[in-house]
Amino acid sequence: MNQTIPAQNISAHSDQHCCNCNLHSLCMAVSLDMTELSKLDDIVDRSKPLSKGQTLSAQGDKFQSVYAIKTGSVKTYTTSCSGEEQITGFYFPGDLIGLNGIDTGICPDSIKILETTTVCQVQFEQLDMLSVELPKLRRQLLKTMSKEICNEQHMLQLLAKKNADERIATFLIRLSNRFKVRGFSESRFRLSMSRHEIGNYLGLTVETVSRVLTRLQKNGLITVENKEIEILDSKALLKLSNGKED
Amino acid sequence: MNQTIPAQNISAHSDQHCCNCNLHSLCMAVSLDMTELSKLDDIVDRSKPLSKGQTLSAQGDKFQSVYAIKTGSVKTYTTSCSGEEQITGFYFPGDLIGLNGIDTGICPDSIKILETTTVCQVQFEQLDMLSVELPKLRRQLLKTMSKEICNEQHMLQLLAKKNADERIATFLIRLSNRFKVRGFSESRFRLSMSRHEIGNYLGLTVETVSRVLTRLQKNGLITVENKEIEILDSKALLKLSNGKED
DNA sequence: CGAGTCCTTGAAAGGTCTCAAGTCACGTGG
DNA sequence: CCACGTGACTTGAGACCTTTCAAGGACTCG
Repeated sequence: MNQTIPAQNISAHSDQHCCNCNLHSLCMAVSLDMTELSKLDDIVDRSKPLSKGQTLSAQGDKFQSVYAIKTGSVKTYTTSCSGEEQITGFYFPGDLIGLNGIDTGICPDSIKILETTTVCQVQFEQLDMLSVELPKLRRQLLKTMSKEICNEQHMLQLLAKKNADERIATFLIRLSNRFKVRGFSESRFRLSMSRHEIGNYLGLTVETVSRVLTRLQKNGLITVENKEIEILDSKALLKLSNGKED
Repeated sequence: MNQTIPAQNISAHSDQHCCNCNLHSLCMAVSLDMTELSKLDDIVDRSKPLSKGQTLSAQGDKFQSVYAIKTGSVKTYTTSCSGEEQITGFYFPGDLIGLNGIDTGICPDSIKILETTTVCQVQFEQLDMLSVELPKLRRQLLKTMSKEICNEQHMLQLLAKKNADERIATFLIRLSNRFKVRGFSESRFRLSMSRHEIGNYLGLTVETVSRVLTRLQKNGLITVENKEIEILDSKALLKLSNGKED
């Protein structure tokens, strides 16, 4: 179950296409016209539903494909030589992941399914070739990587400067924004990751995550009911996420 | 002095070219042949020496160029809305920086000169166009960004999991490796950044940085003499950098 | 040579972790 | 369908590491 999924086992027979995918405004297909979309469509391999705990690709694997999340959510994480796991990101529908394997040709991190998830798989070599033909696609690839770098720089700031309350507040706000863009509720959502995973991602222990969530609830900023989060006072949460007063 | 340098003030008249630059095995020119090198050379603008404290480009500027460090060193940093500075990286000869502005078209961070430095400036649009023609250049751009993502993921792990001693040890090891690749001494080098900047980058206070360096010296792992560092026991330092025993 | 910044060192404070225990939710099997 | 077991989550108390505050010393640059 923790084995990487063989590529040939991933694909599902389906009549889904990029042109009728409601995510094309989020994923790499942004702003492509019908002709272009169909060329992209030709190299996309859509997965059957993958279930929680499955590993989409593992650290150390040969880099071959990138993945666009279609439904569900995944986490990426690196395992250090001492065996410690570090979650490097959570990804949702429309997100494109796996591009960080380009440099070495080896996947630098593992991708694990957090809940029932479907993905679109694209062989990187094919994508690269197509990008020569489609400037908008080429630009979109660069943009995706550029955005990933910026996201990680925000995380550096979070980890280097923020205390536990600010980290959790930032985490919730960012999730809220990402759900909003995807057309989900920005004020009420379900956490597909565990408290342990949140803590790992934010450089905190499970206990601290739990305490902070309880505290934020007591202060009336949010409601927590197991994995369901409701944001009651997004202004206060945002203010908290930005750190100490100035 | 803290003003961004106007583009027209950066260039120097020189007979330097990519083809006779001793960094071509490190920078974006990797593995280009003479014809290709000359095409790249046509769009490169070489700077006169820039001095410590100058800002090469500032957060919020329109994104137009990327820079390859030729000599010297720089830091990149973001300033949060509360005015706090977070250093996101230190860069040395052969490093290519600025690609993270692609996503939004706005520079997400500032670049500041740490010591007398010369850079090669390239308009991104020109680079992008040339990359269509030169697959190796296109691949190199993607590799550079991919590597940047991986580097930042290592930093996430450092900030989320490591204690002060491990952070400093990791920092010194990484510097050592980077200097080695560049043909400088891996065991003896000068820190072009201040203790304050090291601390900012590593999520520590100046005092802690100072204390750890003193401690590492007492334990015989390194010698510290102001900004000069000598690594005496790289094995022990590496072991320390990898964290708790397993 | 002097002013200012950078660096070092010490002592106390504070925040998060660790350890421990108990509660709760969920999936499995009877 | 319910009982049970396991893992996830919560809560508390003490320990530890880093920060904060403070002050002295060293280096650098005009």
